[in-house]
Amino acid sequence: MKTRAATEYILIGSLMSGPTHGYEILQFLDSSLGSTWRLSTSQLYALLKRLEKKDIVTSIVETQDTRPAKRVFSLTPVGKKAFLDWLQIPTAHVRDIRIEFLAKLFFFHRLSLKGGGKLIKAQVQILEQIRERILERQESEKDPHNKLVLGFKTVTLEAWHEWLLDQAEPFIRKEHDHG
Amino acid sequence: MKTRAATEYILIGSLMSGPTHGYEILQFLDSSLGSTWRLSTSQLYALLKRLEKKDIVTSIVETQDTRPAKRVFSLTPVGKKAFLDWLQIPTAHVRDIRIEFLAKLFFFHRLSLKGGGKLIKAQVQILEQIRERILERQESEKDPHNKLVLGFKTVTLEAWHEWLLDQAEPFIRKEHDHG
DNA sequence: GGATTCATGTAAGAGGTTACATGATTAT
DNA sequence: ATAATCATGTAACCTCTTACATGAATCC
Repeated sequence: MKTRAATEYILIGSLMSGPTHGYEILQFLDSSLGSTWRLSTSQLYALLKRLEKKDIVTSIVETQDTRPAKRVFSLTPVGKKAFLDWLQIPTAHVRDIRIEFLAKLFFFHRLSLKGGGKLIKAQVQILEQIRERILERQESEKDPHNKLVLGFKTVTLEAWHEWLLDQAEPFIRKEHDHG
Repeated sequence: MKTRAATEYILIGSLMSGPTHGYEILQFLDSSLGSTWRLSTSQLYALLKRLEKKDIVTSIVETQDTRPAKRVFSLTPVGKKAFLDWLQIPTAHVRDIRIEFLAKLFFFHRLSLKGGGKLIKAQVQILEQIRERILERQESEKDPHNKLVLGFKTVTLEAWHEWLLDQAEPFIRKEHDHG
């Protein structure tokens, strides 16, 4: 399975609650994920076109009497499946936590889906594995700059590990209880 | 002053110790910054060409009897100044700490330059300012996902702040004492 | 009357990745 | 023999950014 860029999945996720048009997606993303991630209008329309070519979305044009016509996009079954598959998988690279993983948590919340706890556990495990590998290297590393880099990675991993357990976990669990 | 991409400065920095050719730069970067950052051969040669067009480097071809000919690059005064200016400035965006800021520290160390402590202090101040702004927002934020994101940013800022004081500062100070 | 909202895009370019191409020398 | 090292690049493509273009409707 080819790994599509996070951007595409976030766009697909925006269509999971039902058909919408580009302008609305833009506002939705800006108000909900705007603090971590932004999408320009030009990229949005280009991406939607690409997703349609790949049969992940379909579109129809809706004319309106008082407003400009709009192109309304819907997810195909292929698109829906791709999104739900993506959602379950933790990010392999630590750097992708900031945008991609946060986006996954957002959609679990937004769409009231189950499995968020499982995703968090899997992500915690990955971080722990990476941390172990770094600890091993840290012992033998002599070069001061490399040591500094490993120290940087370690504090980052520890902080994000803690955040997953103390903040992300309760965030997801709360949803599940109330939903 | 237009902000050039970090990649270019790292390349320029590789020429600060004296003229070299592409292949050597590649090995140097791979062995020294390889744990945070990589450069492909194709990008390297493309960048060197671009830097030459902008009068930041100059090159001459050196033929060798037993080895392939090599193109040796040197920094122009313009290039040297651009690099030293870049080196003093902390990164405005938190996300640029991972690669750009770590690279600056690397070059302070590698080139035995003074001013690393000043850079760290400036970077610490920036992180503190950003943290304050986030703390303010955190109080009024009601949306659970936005709260989670702010929490993520806070733990990251705190971890990196601590790392700057506990690890980066001593790393730079040690250099200064021994040099 | 002027700014903002609604709604869509195009064009150009920056920055980077992946794959491919070449050809001699030296180490195993 | 064959793999790795030395040394340079080209071509195609992907992702994203910046700037520009259009035009009606509604809010101030």
